[in-house]
Amino acid sequence: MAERGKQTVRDLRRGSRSTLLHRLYFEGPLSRQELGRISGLSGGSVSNVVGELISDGLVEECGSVESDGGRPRILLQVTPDRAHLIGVDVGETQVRVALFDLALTELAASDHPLSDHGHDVDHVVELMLTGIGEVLERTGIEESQVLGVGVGVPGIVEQGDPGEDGLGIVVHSQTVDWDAVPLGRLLRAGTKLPLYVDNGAKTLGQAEMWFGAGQGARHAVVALFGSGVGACVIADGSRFRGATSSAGEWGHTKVHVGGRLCRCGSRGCLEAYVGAEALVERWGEAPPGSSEKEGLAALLAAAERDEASAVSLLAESAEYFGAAIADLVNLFNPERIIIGGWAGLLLGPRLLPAIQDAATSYALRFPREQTSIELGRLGPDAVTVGAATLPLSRFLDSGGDISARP
Amino acid sequence: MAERGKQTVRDLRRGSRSTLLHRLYFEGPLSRQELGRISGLSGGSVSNVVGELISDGLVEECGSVESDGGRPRILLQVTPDRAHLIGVDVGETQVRVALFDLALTELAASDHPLSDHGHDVDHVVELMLTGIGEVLERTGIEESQVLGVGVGVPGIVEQGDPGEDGLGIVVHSQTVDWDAVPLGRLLRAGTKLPLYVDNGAKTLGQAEMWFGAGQGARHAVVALFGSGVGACVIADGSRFRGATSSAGEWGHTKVHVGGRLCRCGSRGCLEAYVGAEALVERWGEAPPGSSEKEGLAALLAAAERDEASAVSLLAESAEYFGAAIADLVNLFNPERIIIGGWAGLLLGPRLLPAIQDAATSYALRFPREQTSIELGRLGPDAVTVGAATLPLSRFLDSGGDISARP
DNA sequence: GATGCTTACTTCGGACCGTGATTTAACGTG
DNA sequence: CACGTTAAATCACGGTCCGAAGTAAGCATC
Repeated sequence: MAERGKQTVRDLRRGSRSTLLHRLYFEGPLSRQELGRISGLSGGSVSNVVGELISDGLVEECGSVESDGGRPRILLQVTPDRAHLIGVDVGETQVRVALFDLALTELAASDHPLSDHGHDVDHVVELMLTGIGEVLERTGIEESQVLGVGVGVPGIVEQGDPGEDGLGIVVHSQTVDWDAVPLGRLLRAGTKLPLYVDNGAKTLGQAEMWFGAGQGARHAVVALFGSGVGACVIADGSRFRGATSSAGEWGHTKVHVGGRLCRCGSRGCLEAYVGAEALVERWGEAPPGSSEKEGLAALLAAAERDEASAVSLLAESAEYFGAAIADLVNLFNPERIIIGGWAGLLLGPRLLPAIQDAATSYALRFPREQTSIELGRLGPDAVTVGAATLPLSRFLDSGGDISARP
Repeated sequence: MAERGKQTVRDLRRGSRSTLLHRLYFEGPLSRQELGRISGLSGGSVSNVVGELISDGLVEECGSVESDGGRPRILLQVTPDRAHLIGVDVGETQVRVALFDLALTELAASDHPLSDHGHDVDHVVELMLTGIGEVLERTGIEESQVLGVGVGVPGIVEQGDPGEDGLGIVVHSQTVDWDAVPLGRLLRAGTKLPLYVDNGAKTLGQAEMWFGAGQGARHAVVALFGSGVGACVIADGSRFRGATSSAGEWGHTKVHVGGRLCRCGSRGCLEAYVGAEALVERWGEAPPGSSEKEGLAALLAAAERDEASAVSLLAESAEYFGAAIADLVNLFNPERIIIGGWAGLLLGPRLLPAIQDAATSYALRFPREQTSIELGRLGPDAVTVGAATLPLSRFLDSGGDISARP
């Protein structure tokens, strides 16, 4: 039922450009020779397409390497400063905007804390726009050199009609009290740059797939364990979005039908048992006035000191977490599960073995054998990188179309 | 990260053939005119490709329709008897083999009950092979006219390396006690036909998508409620398989971590609460010696008579079922959820409203609003049709390559 | 230091595709 | 029977990839 649309002979070239660009981007400098071998294209076509990419300024030659006895290979790479990307992280405590080159090297960043005004939409949008202005000004980069702005937000993102320039992007978030916020329209009023918005957890997952523990996997789930719990599902190399791109809302999966009350209003959600917020609250011994992170660190420290209540609480969490991961294993049959998020990075080293054991005992044997469960490698600061990944991904997929829109 | 492989100009034609074939197959007789409009191909290409398909015998002209004032449109359709398909259902009580033409009209069938020998592998394979022989002989159709044999089996199917002619297909099933059965090799020893094997629930889901309640949906989950519980996930029009094509094992999702013991050996699985087997057992008042279906029918009848234990048991099941469907809604964000399977068809009419309500109260609001929950329309006999769908799908995707192998 | 060998890249003819304009076919109307 | 209308077929064109042949750039050997 996969109804591919019309394809003209020109799309072939776009495809070839995209393939070569992907290879060069992810598999470092390569010669035309190797490029042909790994992409399956004939030498003639590789020369042809690479020539085009070079004259577009997208690819450049970078040194050469001797080839025993013969003419040396000329290495090629994607020109890092041919274009730039902006990533925005709308986090729980701040709005962070960063500007990257194509190699995702951070050239400038701008942080704006969110303590006082909370998540008032207009204020957040204003911070984003001024942040974008700041990083552009500080680096002296033209808007025309920016492929797009990727934004990671808390909550569910409705992508709207593609082709109408992001105007249809709407965000729903119960945690920061955003109800059908037309973020696309609000941002469009302040910038002409192409907009790409997605859930922050999903952008972090994307970053983990490209540059972290997910490298090389085609089917994976990045389980994000923070204040709440989320997941980013990668199927056959790209994000699984579902009908309205809200797929992967793992935190409100039931582990106890009719169990603990969750902040989403329902009962028995995973998040109500293992989210950092829930853990600290259930423990009840965090230093008064401490933040969530401090509270969780205190819980971990208490467990390391063998305090019974902390130890048993963490053990129970690992059990629930593992059981919920078993659900992911059964339903998505990934080759890898990556536990990320700040709480995951904090508790992971201690809990991983117990989580793996629980997953093994709760999942079906066959899919469980196909899956490895690992810790993520990227901190929460990777959300901006992941966000920048959105326009970058578009760029690579389009075969290097500088003016491509979402 | 979608690394498409090498594409030659010839693949364009394959793609065009596939597109037109799909349209003609699913959208009935169409003229070249309409075909061009809905596929986006130019008139010239449509004429060209259709001409090729006609001379391959895959498409035929079937009447014409006047077009006000001008030359009448000639209608085209896929030639139904250009090729044939065999579907096999390895069920719990029988092995059923059916032969279809391209329009999936059943031309012959052969049933072999499984009561005495149980699911001894060699015996089942023998029944399948003799069944295939019977339907071929009875219809007088050559093996060369059969595109392939689709098989629906209970349990998880490992597809093995594609390209080695199905030899790598291995089946794991805890319910019929098949452990790593090399079904591909066993069948290959008795027939040269191309083999396509998948889980029976998945083939039923496929049938429901093509010809039942799933028509038109691109993102859907078919929840199969029978003796056990399974699911078939459709993402963007095609089956979601996961890394080793065992995705969608919904029945062993946890609804109560550490809860009731399930036949899979784990605890708290959905199947242990709402599977027909579990329901009948928990009710405990089924007529002694009755089959599972009779037991479930008796349970339903008791509930219709307002017997308290039956009513509350069914209400509780609907609650669990709805909660588990909420998990599917959150994780997969489908536009439609279809409840099928024989138990689903039996209990569905009574339980659907309660299931919908439970799903609403357990799922996140936004994705829930995007999803409708409906009953399936196909009975369990559709498993063979769904199985035949496997080679058919391959056929259409390949653009009508008669000799295509899986 | 000239020749040959090896390997990397470039060039070019050939087969093929889809587009879009033009031509031909098939019908009703006046 | 000419005319308008619509459907389908034809064809020149620009474009694609492939594969073979040609060129470039090193090294080894004599």
